[in-house]
Amino acid sequence: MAKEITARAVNYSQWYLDIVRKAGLADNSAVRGCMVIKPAGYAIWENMRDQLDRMFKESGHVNAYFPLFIPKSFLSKEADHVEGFAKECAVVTHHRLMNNPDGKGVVVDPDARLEEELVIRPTSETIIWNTYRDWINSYRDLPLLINQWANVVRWEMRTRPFLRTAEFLWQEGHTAHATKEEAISEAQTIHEIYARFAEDYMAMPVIKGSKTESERFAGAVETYTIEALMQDGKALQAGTSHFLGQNFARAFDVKYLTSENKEEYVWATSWGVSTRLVGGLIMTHSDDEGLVIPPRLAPVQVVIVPIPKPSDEIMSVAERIAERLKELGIRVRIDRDDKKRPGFKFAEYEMKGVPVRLGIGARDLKQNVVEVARRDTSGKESVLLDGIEQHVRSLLEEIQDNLFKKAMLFRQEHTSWVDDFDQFREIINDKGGYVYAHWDGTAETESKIKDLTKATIRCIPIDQEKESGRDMLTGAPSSGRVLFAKAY
RNA sequence: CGGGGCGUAGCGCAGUCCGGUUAGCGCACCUGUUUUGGGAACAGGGGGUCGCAGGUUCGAAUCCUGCCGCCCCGACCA
Repeated sequence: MAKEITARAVNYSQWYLDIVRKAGLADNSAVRGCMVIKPAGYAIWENMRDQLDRMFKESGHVNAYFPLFIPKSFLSKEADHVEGFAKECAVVTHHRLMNNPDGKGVVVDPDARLEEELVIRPTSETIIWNTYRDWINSYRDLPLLINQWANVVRWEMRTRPFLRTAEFLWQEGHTAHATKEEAISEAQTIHEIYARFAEDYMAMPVIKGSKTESERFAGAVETYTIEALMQDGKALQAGTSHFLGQNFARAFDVKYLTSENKEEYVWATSWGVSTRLVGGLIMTHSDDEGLVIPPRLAPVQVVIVPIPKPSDEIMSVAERIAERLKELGIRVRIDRDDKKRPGFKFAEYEMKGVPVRLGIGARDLKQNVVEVARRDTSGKESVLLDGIEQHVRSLLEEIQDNLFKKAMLFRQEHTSWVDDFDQFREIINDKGGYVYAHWDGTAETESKIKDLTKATIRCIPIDQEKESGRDMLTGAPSSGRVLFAKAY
């Protein structure tokens, strides 16, 4: 196991790209930096989306949809916000093409220049807050708890499937509140939902915390984050929830009347997770055989492979099992392809990450058993046909649980507590992983450490223990440890 | 935008240095037969403007010039 991961770390990037390709999750597209999400990849995202959507709705949120285009002037109304996104905006300048006067192809019609350029949303705060101004008049209109499922575009210099693409799918929640306390509590509620989703569904342990000022969302007063640790020892920011204070309300003049008939600016939050989570899922669980998908998110949880050539008897047993598994709410597929050999199929389903595989052949039927193979441990066993459905159900739960424990163990083994800067640098470079260390709280020191080691402060942990110490670089006093790591 | 590398069949590559039959190999694909419990074997078959444009030459995937595209490493970032 350790050896495999070491080997993997040598060219982690290639390993990751291989899995994306071989498991059929995504392809490069004709447009640089954008990907085509294939059915197998999209199905994972859909499952994530369904669960998150349910969790948002259970906590009182509703869905809506706002335009893809943002007038350029909107973006610049909040100073920090525009500064944060200006460098990665795609801009629409014209609305018409015309035949090339030279006769070859089409060109942009110079007469069709837009009076005001439109930015393709890198995030929707501005256009949404411009709308909220019209929607909010009274404290009775609050809170406004809206989420949208959408695509956004950020013109990144370097991209990687799922982890960073020029266009990506996400959800973005944008809420408005009467009081500061209520807005902060909303941001924390979502932070909690993200953490629960990551751990309970993705089986991906996360550290909850808040960002330092320099890592905060552009325009936020406070950014809450969940940070996951990948198998190459780098951290992945998996979801953020922002308390925006009154910054956007002031920028877009969104006020409400209190019950005392006083005019006040509203308080805001925004929060989002994206298709990056699919990348996180891949990098958390997969091994050298390919993708490993936690059962709760697996599009196909159980695949039944008839062996070697499906006789009527084998097929009817397979169908009976499939039927009963479906009744238990399990997503099951029977492989009816009689052209490929079993060995080929086994390898292929492993590559695609299907959690449980049932093999049924004449040999098994004679003994009234089926072969049950689990993806997480590569274990195989013969299980009595009678009661197989319950066995599979509890096995799926066990796999979900085991994947989380495995990831948690990895994280524990790759977490260090360090007080000395030389040791810090050594651990960040050689071993990787999380390092808890004291920090003097200044942006200068944070930036110096980044320059010297490429490690950044991933977060100030929410459950940070009070512990007086000294900054490992400057020696200035600190009251608790923060979480450092190299990050994606 | 800096530093490396690469463009030859759907995918992965050899051939390029040192120009010379009809451009080759593996996987995938199609047909047939035998197979089928961990990536089947054999036989036959289809598929190529060798990234693009010029040039040198009797002759260019190969040499020269220009251009385009992609990948990796950094800076930027969810």
